Amino acid sequence: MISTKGRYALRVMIDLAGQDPHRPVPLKEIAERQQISKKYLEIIVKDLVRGGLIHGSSGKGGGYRLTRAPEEYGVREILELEEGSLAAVACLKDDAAPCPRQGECRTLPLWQEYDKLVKDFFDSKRLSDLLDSRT
Amino acid sequence: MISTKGRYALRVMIDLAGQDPHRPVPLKEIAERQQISKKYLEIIVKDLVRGGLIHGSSGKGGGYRLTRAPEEYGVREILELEEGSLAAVACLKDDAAPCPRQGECRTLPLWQEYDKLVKDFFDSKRLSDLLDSRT
DNA sequence: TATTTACCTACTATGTCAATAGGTAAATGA
DNA sequence: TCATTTACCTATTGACATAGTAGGTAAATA
Repeated sequence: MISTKGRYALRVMIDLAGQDPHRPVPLKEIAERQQISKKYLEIIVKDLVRGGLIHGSSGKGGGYRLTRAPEEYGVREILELEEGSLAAVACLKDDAAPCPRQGECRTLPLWQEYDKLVKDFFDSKRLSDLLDSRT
Repeated sequence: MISTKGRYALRVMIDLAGQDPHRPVPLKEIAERQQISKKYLEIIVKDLVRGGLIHGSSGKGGGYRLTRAPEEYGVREILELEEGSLAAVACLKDDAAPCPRQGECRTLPLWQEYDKLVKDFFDSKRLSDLLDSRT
């Protein structure tokens, strides 16, 4: 399951994409609009900053802004930044120990096919696809 | 992520499908072949029995057997029996409280599309697709 | 009737999730 | 210059899920 971190990260990104790209948006504002605890969002935006997906500026008049145009963000990279990995099963995670049953495993092809399905899906979805289309 | 329960359940079903359908297969045997703790497997086969996917018979000469032909099992129903639900996000679980943000949520369509993708995938995969094709 | 098998309830250690608490550092506007 | 606003940092917590274990009882058979 996609955790709150991943889902909230997506909402933060969508929120930022809906604001004037030249005005830094304070986290307080995002938290209020999205009805999410500001304290908790701090953890999430920290990851987004470290991943280079957004930029933060301190002090009065500071806040966050996107570093690219919304079309340039894939949903997958946003989710993976928070979830660590979208791998369906433990043995397909990047840091997984090599499985001793690999050669004989009858389920591995299933998980590999599923893994590709999921990753391709979230790669194909762009941040811009999630923006409000009304007016 | 798919947990060990779901993955082990699938391996139990595959194991049973590879055995003589008229001979009840003792759990001890499955545990040894699959290299999984018999004690832990007890929990899993209990669910499979309750779900009607396999049948158990007690006593000497007892064991487990499939209740249908391998083509008649969808991978989804096996996994859902152990995982509870394959829902991608909390708000799409069957027992989820109605989300107050539903009408305005910009991510809901994404999760719905993803949910359908996953469920359709595991519906389309049959137990028979996972059996060893060699010889 | 001893043995083998399924089936049952309870317990536990570990880790992850979803936050909260309580700060420091940086930038700005008055 | 200095109070205010903002980002940024480390640590802690309660609740829950995961991945098992422990120690039995009931049923069937050879």
